[in-house]
Amino acid sequence: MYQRPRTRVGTTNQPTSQTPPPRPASADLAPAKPAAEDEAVIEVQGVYIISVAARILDMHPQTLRKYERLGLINPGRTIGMLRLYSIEDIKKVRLIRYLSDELGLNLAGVQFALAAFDNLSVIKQRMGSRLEGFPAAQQVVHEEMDLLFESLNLPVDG
Amino acid sequence: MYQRPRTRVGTTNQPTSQTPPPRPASADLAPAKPAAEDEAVIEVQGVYIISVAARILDMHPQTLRKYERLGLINPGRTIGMLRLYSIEDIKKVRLIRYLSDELGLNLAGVQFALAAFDNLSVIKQRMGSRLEGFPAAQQVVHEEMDLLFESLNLPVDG
DNA sequence: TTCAACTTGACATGAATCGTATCAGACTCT
DNA sequence: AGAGTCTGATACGATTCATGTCAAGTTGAA
Repeated sequence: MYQRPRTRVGTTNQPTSQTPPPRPASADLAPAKPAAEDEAVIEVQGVYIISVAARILDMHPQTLRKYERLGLINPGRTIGMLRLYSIEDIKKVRLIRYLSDELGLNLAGVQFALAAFDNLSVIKQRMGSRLEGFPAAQQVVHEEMDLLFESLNLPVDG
Repeated sequence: MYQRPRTRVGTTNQPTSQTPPPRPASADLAPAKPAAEDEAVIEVQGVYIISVAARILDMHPQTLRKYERLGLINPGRTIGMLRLYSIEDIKKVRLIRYLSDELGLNLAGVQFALAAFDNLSVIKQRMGSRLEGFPAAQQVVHEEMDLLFESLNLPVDG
């Protein structure tokens, strides 16, 4: 299990037809708190403990802990300090893996890229706010910033 | 010579007082074509062959060749195919070294970052052009984009 | 013309990185 | 009770990167 050989070059990284697809049947990958069904649904849809998240991502749990130690992800915690991975966390790990595996960045580079994305998003938002009186200008900024994000070749998922 | 140990952590990277300052006396580091003084000056101000560029940067010539092979820099050539490093090339190598040494990016990360800088510059320019009718909007974009560049913590030199 | 300095390409080395793996001892949850 | 998770440490094998060396050929200044 958890075999993700470091084939940095030439592998198109198509999921081998042997390994299960990204989201297998829910029978295998149950959310962390299936017991809360009776009570009021409190927005816990899609939250996984580390072993489940690791299986979803086909990565080693230690790798996920290392990412957290480096500040790349920040999963929530149960009262007992168990890590809880939301869908957003899962997506972020997929982005990290893309930057690392496909583009060949090391973790320092991933850190830099993630920070850059964040800054970019913030700036885009702020420009939008500050240009509220100028719909045409807003449109220009929106278009160009989207172009920029596209140019970064992010994976479909985001 | 060319000793730049990979001390990724904690070294403030100040030039050792033994090594010559970035631009020593021209007696030691002569430009590649000092003979052209009599003829019409053809904008060859500050162009160095690889050995001189390497000494200015205190880096190994092989490292500069490797950077070029990876597409990180693109120095000019003499008719005889000798590499000619302009001041811009020198600056770019310093940026590469900053990203690598100080931030810890690997060369794939450096490539990604340089491409991102380029895209960012292009987008900024295009937004400026497309907003020519809106000086106020231009100002907003200018300010925010400058903020973004600052947030990337680039070295003083650029 | 001589000859140092450059070119290319290949290969080697040492330190660092990264995913994975294991261990011990304590805690959490069903 | 027991499976699973927590932290922290340690270790491994493959890879990366700057550096260095070699051989054979070319360039350019004296």
